[in-house]
Amino acid sequence: MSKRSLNNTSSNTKAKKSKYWSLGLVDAMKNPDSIVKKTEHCVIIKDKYPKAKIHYLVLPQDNISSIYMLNRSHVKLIEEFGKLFKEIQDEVEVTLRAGFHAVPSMQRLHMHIISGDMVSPCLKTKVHWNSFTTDFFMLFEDVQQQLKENGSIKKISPELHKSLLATELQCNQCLFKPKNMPQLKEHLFIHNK
DNA sequence: GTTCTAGAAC
DNA sequence: GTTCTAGAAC
Repeated sequence: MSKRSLNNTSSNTKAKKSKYWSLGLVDAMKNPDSIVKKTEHCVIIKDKYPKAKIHYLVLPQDNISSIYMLNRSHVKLIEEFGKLFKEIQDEVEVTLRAGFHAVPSMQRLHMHIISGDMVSPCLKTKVHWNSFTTDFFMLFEDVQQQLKENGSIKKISPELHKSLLATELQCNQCLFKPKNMPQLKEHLFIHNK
């Protein structure tokens, strides 16, 4: 092997390693410690960095990268997502929400199931907050309806993506508008005690 | 997705 | 001087 190809191999390996984070969910799906429930077509895992007291992910066993790969053949799969959401909801006292990020960071389709408290040490940034409290969080019911009616999920524009994540901070339980994240987190903590 | 950290904001 | 945010990561 030439010196050049050796160098290429080395840099490719580094590049792969540094970009493999986006496939982290595929590993988590195989990890018994993170698995909550498993069915023929789906797996439910605990989110590794939960943004609320309850935060799970529902994923398909099949290699589907995102909601934008869904078509009419996946209506049954999404119905199972809804069924699993109901099952999790019935196991807890608080109201949960289920939905998808409009622009997901991680490959492999995943539906968030999350409680409304938003109390968690892993909730740190404005992007974290806005990705669960603005329209960036596409509710399961709306995604399911869109898939049934249109046979696909429409992507949001880069402009809308940017503006949703830049939305000014606003409590999800009252009208309070915190100045920064530490203030929001303290406020959420008080809501919960 | 997170981590790290420069420099903005206070 | 300290807190906080936002962008790079080869």
